Amino acid sequence: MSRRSIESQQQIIHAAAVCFMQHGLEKATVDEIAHVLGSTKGRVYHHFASKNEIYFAVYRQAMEYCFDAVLPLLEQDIPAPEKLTRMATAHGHVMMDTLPFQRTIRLGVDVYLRGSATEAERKVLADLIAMRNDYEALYRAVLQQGQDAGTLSVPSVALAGRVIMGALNGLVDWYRVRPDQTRADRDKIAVSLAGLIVGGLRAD
Amino acid sequence: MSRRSIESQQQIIHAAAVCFMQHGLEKATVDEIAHVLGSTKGRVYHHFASKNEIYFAVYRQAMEYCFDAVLPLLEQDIPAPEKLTRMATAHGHVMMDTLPFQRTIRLGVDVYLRGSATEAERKVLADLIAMRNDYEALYRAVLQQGQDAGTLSVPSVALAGRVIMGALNGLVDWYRVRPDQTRADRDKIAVSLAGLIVGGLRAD
DNA sequence: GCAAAAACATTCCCACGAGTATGTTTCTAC
DNA sequence: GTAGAAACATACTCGTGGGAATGTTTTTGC
Repeated sequence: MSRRSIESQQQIIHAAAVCFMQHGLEKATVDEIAHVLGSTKGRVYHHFASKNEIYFAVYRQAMEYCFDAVLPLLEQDIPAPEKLTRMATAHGHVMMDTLPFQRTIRLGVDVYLRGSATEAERKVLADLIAMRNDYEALYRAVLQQGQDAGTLSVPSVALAGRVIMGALNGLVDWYRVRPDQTRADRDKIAVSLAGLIVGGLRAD
Repeated sequence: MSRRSIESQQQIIHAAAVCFMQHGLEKATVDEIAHVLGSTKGRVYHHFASKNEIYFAVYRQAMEYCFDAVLPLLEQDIPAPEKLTRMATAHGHVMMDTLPFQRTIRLGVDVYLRGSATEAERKVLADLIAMRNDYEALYRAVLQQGQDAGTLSVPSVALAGRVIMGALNGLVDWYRVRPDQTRADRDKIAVSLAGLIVGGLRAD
């Protein structure tokens, strides 16, 4: 695999993420993805066997963004609430920074490919969903630690994990990129969001 | 508008919601929606001008379910945290009880119809989005009341509202209907969920 | 009970987009 | 520099599904 080939693939994946975000998985056409790059279908189908494969690549990329941001934080030896807050903050940043990718994976996760796919495709999709589950398990692990240490109090680790992911991933539904927005602005959003999730809404 | 006509429409809307949930907005075909009802396309296109109109009807129905469940609670004269918890619990119930509808409106809200729609359709969609905003405003109003009364403490009412809706609506992503599940089981989920959102994860 | 209108079923059209086949250019290895 | 392969562009096929046109049955108003 040459270097130029990899770079071309990355460009296609990125363009696809933007198209998927704007029009959805179905309405986004392969022709348009190519058009964004100033190319034609020939280029896309030279690197990917099908439109589904492109979606899979976007999905994988989105998950890797998440892992890369959160995994380093797990090594820190700090109380669970604080660690969870940092993880949530980091996740929030990833949501905003890689918006097209994160929006894409919400557009069809399990809805997409419901039986109309080949066995090979279903296997790849299963791997990706497993990857997503592994990621969410990182949060559940910290939740369990906090529960054991008495620093967290949740009725169910599984449910608490759902709340965290739901509130964080909901970001892609309402967050809009503003040209005049600085990193500090986004950090404020991420920190506030994480604080609300972990700390709740009640006044102390 | 005869009574039979309305009933037929309702059946179509309900069947469409199920199909949309299972296959997504695009992959769900009008033929299949009709087939679920043991009919053909003729019936569907007799009541609806286009596939988009069906989607709009499902959307509106979903929002009405939400309003019907939450509006009565607003009249209660109780502290904001308690009121918010009850609203969240009620919303959680609606999510589970009308799952196909709620899943559908998450599948394409703003993504759907991005420019490929007629002006009339865009207007209807704008109304529906406004309806959704009105609903979320109910929560923001209570948040503001709590903030003013000092019973709630949030960095931003808008952001807190996003957290609530995100965590609650996330329900449709992971909740699965189990045949052996009772109303008590669902109530436990709704109550726990609301408690986590309002109260946070920290141990007191 | 009888027009006429509503409530469907049947049949057809056609635009659109995924995927293919093939041609053309650019790069790379030797 | 020259095969040969990689990286595209161009042109085409073809299944699919939305929607229209038309036919048929059932209901309703009088």
